[in-house]
Amino acid sequence: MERTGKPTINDVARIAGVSKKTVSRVINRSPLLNGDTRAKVEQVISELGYVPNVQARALALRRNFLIGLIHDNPNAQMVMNVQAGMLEAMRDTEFELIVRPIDRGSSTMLEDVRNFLERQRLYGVMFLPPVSENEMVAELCRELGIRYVRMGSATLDASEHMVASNDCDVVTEAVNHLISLGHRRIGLIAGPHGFRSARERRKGFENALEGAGIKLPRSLIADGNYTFETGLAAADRLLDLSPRPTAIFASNDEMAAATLHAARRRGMSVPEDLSIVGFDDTAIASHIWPPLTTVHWPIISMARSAALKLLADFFGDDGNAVEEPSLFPSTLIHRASVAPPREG
Amino acid sequence: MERTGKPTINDVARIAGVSKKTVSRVINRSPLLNGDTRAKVEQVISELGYVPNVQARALALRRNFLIGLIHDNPNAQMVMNVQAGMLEAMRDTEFELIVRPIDRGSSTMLEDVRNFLERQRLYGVMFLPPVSENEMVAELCRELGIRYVRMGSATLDASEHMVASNDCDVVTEAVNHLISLGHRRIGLIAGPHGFRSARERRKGFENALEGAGIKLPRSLIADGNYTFETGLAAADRLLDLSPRPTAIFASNDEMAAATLHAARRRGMSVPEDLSIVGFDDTAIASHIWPPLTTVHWPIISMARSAALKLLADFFGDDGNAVEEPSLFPSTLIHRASVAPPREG
DNA sequence: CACAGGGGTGGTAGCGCGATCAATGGAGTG
DNA sequence: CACTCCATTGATCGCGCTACCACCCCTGTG
Repeated sequence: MERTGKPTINDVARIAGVSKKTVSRVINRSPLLNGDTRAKVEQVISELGYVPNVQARALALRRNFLIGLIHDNPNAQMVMNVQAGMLEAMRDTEFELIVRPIDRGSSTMLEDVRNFLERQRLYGVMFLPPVSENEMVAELCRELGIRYVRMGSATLDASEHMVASNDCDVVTEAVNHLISLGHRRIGLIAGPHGFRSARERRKGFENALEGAGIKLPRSLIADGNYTFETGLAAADRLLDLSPRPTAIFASNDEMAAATLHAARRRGMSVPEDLSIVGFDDTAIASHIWPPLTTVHWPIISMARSAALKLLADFFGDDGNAVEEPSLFPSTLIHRASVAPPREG
Repeated sequence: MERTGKPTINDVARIAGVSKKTVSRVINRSPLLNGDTRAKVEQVISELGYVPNVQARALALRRNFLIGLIHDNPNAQMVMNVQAGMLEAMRDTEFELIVRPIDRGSSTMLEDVRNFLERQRLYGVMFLPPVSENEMVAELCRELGIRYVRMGSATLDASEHMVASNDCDVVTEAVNHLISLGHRRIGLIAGPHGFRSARERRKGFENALEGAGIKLPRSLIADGNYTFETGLAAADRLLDLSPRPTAIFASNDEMAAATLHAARRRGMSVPEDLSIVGFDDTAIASHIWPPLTTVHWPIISMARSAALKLLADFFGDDGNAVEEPSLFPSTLIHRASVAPPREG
């Protein structure tokens, strides 16, 4: 009897004249099943418009089909790219994505993550930087016995739990490019303290200057928070310097865009008066004028790969257990925001 | 006995020496419960670290705590803003957000949505434009008996299912502003056919010109797809015209940013050689230089309100059954991309 | 012809929780 | 002091599905 709503497996079994276990076998594509029986059950299923109840299934299987994304990243484009990459990997599977932003800096952050993970009993979770760099969350996942993958700018965990890029080296390459053009006074807009990516990018910057024998005054390093607003303040501080830097490396595109904004607001030309290099290669880098020379961070591929790692032991049986890569090289993209300094 | 993992309600009941129904009462804050019993059970719960199983709960309640977001919007910033607004409304509730992008234009789009809704049995779904403008999806939700709210640029449904803005009028206001500054050759970069928002914005544009007695040559209308790339192509087409338009209204900020990009690429100054007006007031509008005069579309408020509508009959008991507004006025934001035309 | 073997199927017991309804015990009343 | 009443509590069933194990029947073999 159809009580309130959807037909259940019992309805299908009764109408098809088989046991519900047989229906279950049809749903789960059990190999040992008579073809006729299968056809008959499938017939009834489609007539009734029967759809299995995912909650009941999850309860019985003691496992659900939800992948979580935990992030506290201020960059919208970045988060969307990650979602896009993950969803690409999850396409045509029965997995769904559940998104959970958390409040960085909140004292209850770790508690919040714990509550979320304990309540939802997800199949797996993925962590975006910067929260992914927090060793506590990895610890938490291990304690709770939940699959996880972290994204980051340096390897922090075993390869099956980590998808990383090599920010340090590629920043060195970018800054070397500036140096080779003749720049000597190069400013840095650093990312927030405590972010691994910020430290890596800063280290890459310092390595380049050191390699060229350039002594870096502290004043040429300004702190930002990976947001446009903090980037603007940092850029203004650097551009107030006298003499001014002839080039600025911003630790992400948001802050690079802010640097461009600050420069143009005070009537400077880019790249004639100031060369700018960003990091991430998000949409804004190519949308603004002049388009930014920046480091392409393969975030979508990384996210796709991370999601596939999460799903690996689910689809492992199918034989497509290809080892997903863990290290994704970033590459320098030359666009129009860099030129030799005016007085070289 | 703790078999594989988490303690269950039975463990709590056994250890606390009460029935599991009593534990259930504690969890669900039933009022008729002896204080001592409650304290004892809560004690055991915290000692065991017991967390109720959401799947089992969902099965027994025949209802879960998941809100879906279905979208096919190409603008990342927009989608993130919507997620932010929804999550704000869902903060400190037990509801979680599950995100489902769909492939616009795919022939199986409606089937995909149906499968998703039937399988997940969500508490409610929210639709973003443009898919929200598709009457079929609303029909589908009604057929499946699932709560839904649509976001859009014009009222298309009963107010409890709709959160809308008034794009038409505010665009008229924006274009009137251009006209009052002396602009006569004003170009339009329209949104894609079939998008309600695109039609509304275009109508607002045409109303303003008509009101001023300006005859609009077809050539001054270029088609875009709400993406940067199509905006760039459209802007190039308009700027190739002779005589050129002195101002361009782009139907969203992405395309407005592309217009600025196109203008600057050919050495034009903005706003001296070309005034630009956008729509949405997403981050890029204030990040580029010059910052865009644009229409602020209160997307975050709309999304928050939409989510609250979805949750209304869940929290309705608490007395805070405030009627959520359905219409959100957009407002014109004056920034630096608009000036009088050169030869006035 | 009796029996072993195996593909195909059903019965039934959970998974963890909520809900109905009856039962219990103590306080209040005549 | 017996009885009623109300505040608490528990036994049991059901939510929809999967899993373990037993069972059936048909074929093949000694």
